[in-house]
Amino acid sequence: MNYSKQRESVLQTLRENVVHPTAEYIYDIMSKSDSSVSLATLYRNLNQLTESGRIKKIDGLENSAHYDHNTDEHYHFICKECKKIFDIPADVAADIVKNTEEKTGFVIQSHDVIFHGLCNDCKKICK
Amino acid sequence: MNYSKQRESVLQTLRENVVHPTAEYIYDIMSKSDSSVSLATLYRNLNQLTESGRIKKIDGLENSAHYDHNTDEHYHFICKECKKIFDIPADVAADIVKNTEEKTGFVIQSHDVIFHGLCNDCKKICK
DNA sequence: TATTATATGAGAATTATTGTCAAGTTTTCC
DNA sequence: GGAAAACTTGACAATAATTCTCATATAATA
Repeated sequence: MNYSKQRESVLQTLRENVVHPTAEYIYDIMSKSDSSVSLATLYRNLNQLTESGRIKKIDGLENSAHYDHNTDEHYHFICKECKKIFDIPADVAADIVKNTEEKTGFVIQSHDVIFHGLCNDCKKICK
Repeated sequence: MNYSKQRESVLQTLRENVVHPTAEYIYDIMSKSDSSVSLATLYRNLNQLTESGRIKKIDGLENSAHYDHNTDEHYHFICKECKKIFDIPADVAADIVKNTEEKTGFVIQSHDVIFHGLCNDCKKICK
């Protein structure tokens, strides 16, 4: 993987945005500083960065994928009401990998956990 | 929700196929007995059955959604090699909901866990 | 610097899924 | 049992997210 201005810009945009943005969102931000960036390039870079482990892709939310610059093991919570995505520390399921490997014999390379529900702000409003 | 022949047929196809099929797969099966079923009808029924809780939609795998007639709480493992999807009992992460609710204060309505790795057959071959 | 490998922009192409609408089924209830 | 209301269907157009293509540009290598 060679150096590229666009790829650095993708990484920087991800780091600067605490939210877990979609490709579309990153594209909008990047377009402001360089109006000629191509959506294809953005997707290419997101895929390369994901494959090389420098960022994480979050699937299973709505239609489009979200991306996360935090590559430490952690999970995600999406609020049904405000649609915000929150990080959840991995220790809520301490032995999940060990237990599953013991029970099944499978080799686990990665796992993702996604919670759906109401965040603290929305649970007050939505009872 | 009224009775409908097609919807029953979707449910039956899901029950008879131990795998966790995609809409496309279900469509192929259904087309064999009734060549006039419409893909739109199939998607409509899959959505209604999912919303009413009679089946489960599995997101976060490849491009397309998979569907599961097993609505008991359980997780999924997808083998990177053979792409088969296996059920994982929910007790591998016994207190995950309680722990997460306590730690965050959020209200958790549902959660999904997806493991990626190698199943027993493939781990021998792929070392 | 010349050569090779990699990255880019533009836009077409693909894939999964949803929307539209007129016609067909089910349910309701008199 | 039959008319009216509510729901479902098939056909196919439309959409949305993502990937592909390809000629050009940029970076790494020697």
